[in-house]
Amino acid sequence: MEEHSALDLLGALAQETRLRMVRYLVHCGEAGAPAGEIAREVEASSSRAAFHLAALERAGAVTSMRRSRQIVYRADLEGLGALISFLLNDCCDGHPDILACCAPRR
Amino acid sequence: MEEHSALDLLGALAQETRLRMVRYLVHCGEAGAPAGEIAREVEASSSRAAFHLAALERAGAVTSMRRSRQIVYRADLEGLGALISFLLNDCCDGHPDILACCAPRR
DNA sequence: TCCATATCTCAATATCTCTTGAAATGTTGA
DNA sequence: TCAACATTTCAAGAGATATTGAGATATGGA
Repeated sequence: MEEHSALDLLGALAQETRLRMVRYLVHCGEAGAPAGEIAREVEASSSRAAFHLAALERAGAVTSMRRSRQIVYRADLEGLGALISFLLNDCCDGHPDILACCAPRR
Repeated sequence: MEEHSALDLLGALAQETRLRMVRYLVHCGEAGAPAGEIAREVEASSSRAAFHLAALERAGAVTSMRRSRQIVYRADLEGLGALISFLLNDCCDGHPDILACCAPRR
């Protein structure tokens, strides 16, 4: 992952509403969730939700796909994984102290 | 790590000059580097460097310590590790596809 | 004490980002 | 074809963030 992509993705996640959206979508898994449900989950108006979902999609944190009347969003695990790998390996140089934190929790 | 700390750290890293500073400091290791050297490395004026270094320190990405006339900065591996762990475990729920990316490169 | 060095702080400005509400778009079922 | 629904787009305003250059602060050596 290139630096500018990592910067876009970091910027996308560095916002409360958007971070919550991503967490929710990761939790929803393969099924994803339609925009309206996401908006309700994070307590945002439809236009605010659309604004933030568009930012997440542009940055590569989520993907979208129309399903009849709704637009279903899913977490982009490839993109998110690439960012974490960038932070871990490129940015932090695979430092052992930091790698240690990646062990499955507890 | 709490959500608001993660947001602060993500925001701190989501900026080209600051991301480069962190990468350089990780590379410098225990020895760290004085502000002037960091400024030269990222091609920033002293006031611009001070502004960004202060932001990184506030967010917990670097630490600082005066050494005679200079102020030496170091990457805060604990803070950076906590962020990566947050992304991996809290935010992405330790998803196997994402955990896979944490194996030492290649 | 005085000077040079290293860094930080401040104010002004420019730019980006977020929120809001209204209006537009696209989809489905009657 | 029309009405209801789901979502996006747009413009305006408020607020946050980044850059610049000048000046302030702190340290060490002559």
